[in-house]
Amino acid sequence: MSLNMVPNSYASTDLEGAKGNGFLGLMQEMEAPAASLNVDNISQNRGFVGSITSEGRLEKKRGEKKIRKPKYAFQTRSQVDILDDGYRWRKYGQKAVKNNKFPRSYYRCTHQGCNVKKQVQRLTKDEGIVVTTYEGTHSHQIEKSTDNFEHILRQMQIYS
DNA sequence: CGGATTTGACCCGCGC
DNA sequence: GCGCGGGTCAAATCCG
Repeated sequence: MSLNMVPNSYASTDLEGAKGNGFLGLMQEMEAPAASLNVDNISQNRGFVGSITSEGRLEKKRGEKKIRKPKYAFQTRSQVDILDDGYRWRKYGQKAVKNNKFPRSYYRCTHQGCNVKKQVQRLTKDEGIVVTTYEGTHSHQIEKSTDNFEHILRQMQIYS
């Protein structure tokens, strides 16, 4: 915790006073608890309604790798939650927070091996403020429109 | 048709 | 011990 100018709690309504900076970026180093959530591998356990499939039970990945999981919180002034940073995100959930009137959106980077999570939350007081929290680090290049050519080609083939 | 998105259900950790 | 909150995944649906 070297620079901690802003607490992880954005409860401070003063954060809106970005002094006209347009967007405020604060880096926060947060190492995940050793005995808490682990995002190293997708070993999330899932519950079954009744039928139990012959699947390996949940196995909490633990003690395998103590790599710290960097968490970066970015505050951006936007009207839409769809902040495209150049990566492909797949929405995987939406939950409402108590302190916030608006639901929080959970996104995940679509990539094999790249487990980067991103969550977007809007402030009830200021809908113009969007808090984007990034979790993890990308290990691949940004695939923007130019890279989609391959994708387009593939679709074209199908039409053929 | 494929991919992405939506909603509901489920699970885990912690608090009381 | 039970309840609540938060977080995630799965299946179904919609869009291109």
